[in-house]
Amino acid sequence: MKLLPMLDQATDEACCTPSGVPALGAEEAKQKALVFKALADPNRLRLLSIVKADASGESCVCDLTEPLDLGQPTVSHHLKILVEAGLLHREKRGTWAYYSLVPGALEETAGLLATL
Amino acid sequence: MKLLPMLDQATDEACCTPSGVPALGAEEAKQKALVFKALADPNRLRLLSIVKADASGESCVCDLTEPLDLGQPTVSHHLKILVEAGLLHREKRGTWAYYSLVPGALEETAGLLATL
DNA sequence: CCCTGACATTGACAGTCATCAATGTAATCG
DNA sequence: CGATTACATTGATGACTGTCAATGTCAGGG
Repeated sequence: MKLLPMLDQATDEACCTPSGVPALGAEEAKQKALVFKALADPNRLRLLSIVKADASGESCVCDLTEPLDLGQPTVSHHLKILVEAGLLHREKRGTWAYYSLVPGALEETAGLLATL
Repeated sequence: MKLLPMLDQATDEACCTPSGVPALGAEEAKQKALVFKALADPNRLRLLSIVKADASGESCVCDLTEPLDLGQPTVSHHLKILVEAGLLHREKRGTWAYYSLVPGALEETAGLLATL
């Protein structure tokens, strides 16, 4: 459902920025808010941090459940949100699911703040 | 209630990063999440955008109510959240309240993503 | 001194969210 | 094939959030 790439089109109601409103359009704001909403939870921030800090660059769910002190379904839920926000990538190998940072996603998100 | 400056202390339960967990601590994550939570709403993003885009660098509530198509109490509520997150600055002159971007706050927030 | 205008606060309500227990699915092993 | 292991999904529940109507506050004008 790649959200971050979706931000390129900047869908606005009018063709150009409506004269009086040079600022963020409603639709564009909603898309950007989805990304920040994914970051607006302490446990999801910690998930990103753990995945990023891992030497191999990827982590399976079992590695993530314990340090957060959360149930496995809850962790799976948070990971799904991060994937749908375009921040994490999921790869299933055998019985395990490996999560890794989408390259450049954090930088691109940081860039959203500059182009407000 | 300056939140962004509060991030400097990085309050963690142990004195140093606990051996097995080089990642984000629980308390630190909660503080950072507060800032992103303030950004996790489309209308708040638009408020920031409008304030930033204004030539004078500041806007009063009456200028912000109309373009968002929201009631005045709702706009006041959103502005309060942005102020408490350390992103906006409020200055009351006479009957009007002027809101302006806290200098460097957006850049500092972008930096939070890099130091995950 | 009352009245108006600008903004904040309160209370209420509907919608969303984080969490968990229970269950489902799918791959591996014996 | 049956059992186990790793993960996802569903359903339920308590907590939080965005919004508005009503009210409060406070400065300025007549």
